[in-house]
Amino acid sequence: MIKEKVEGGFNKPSSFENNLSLSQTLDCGQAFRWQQQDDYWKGTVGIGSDSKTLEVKQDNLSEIINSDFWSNYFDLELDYGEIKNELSKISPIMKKACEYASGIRILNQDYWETLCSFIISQNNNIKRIKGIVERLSVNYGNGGFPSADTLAGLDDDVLRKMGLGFRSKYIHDASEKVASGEIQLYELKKLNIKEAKDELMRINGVGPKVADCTLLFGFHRLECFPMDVWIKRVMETFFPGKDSSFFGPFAGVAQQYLFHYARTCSECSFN
DNA sequence: GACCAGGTATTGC
DNA sequence: GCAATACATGGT
Repeated sequence: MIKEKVEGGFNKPSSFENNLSLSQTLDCGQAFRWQQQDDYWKGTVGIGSDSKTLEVKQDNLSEIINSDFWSNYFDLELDYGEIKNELSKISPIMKKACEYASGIRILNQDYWETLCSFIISQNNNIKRIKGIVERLSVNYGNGGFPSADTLAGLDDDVLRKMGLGFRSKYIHDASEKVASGEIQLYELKKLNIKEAKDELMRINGVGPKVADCTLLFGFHRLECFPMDVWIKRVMETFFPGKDSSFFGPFAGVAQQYLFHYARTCSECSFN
């Protein structure tokens, strides 16, 4: 039902392509190192020299389909058509958001890069987040996003030069805890949501929202429902009195559709 | 120049 | 527990 990719290829290639819009997926605020150049999307993902770079355009996705790494990154095994069918039953607004954001998929991103990206995201805008992540990567990333070891060795004034501002002490604390092994990100996979969230929130500068974003976009915990300013407005307006459990096991996917809808749809009442 | 941006820590009740 | 406030920086 949910599995779309089957042994030896895809059973429903056309439906899969309907459920992957590069521009929606790569520019909806879940990843920060992708850029559009003409009709291409170009990005580098992962840490240091282990990072990978891809150039791809919407009308030729073969590089993604034929690569195990990129198939996994773009989450091709999940049937988003089926998820949208289920979410659309929840309410007319949810159905509208599913249609409007129909090409968004939740990426499988590196834990550390995702954690840092969303620490940086607090009280910040997406354009500036991208700039900071890019500067950190270009200057200290050895190809990809800088490792925890690397960032833990940088002085506060060096981080501030990258534009981090008051978040520099948060990145420093995260780096120290991860580099020292005090927090083992890989081990969080084994924990339930509450335990994993509490563990992440031991980092100075990581609260409920950043923890949820890290779990959703880095650990692929699709039931996580990050409450940011946009989603608060959506909830107050369209789902008063409800919480994330209202959206079921794919609440995180619903959240991302609603986020994109609220933020960019000119018809809706938020902009 | 005030206000905002995918929040969080701190402070004061 | 909950409301108010500071926090760096750059864009509008």
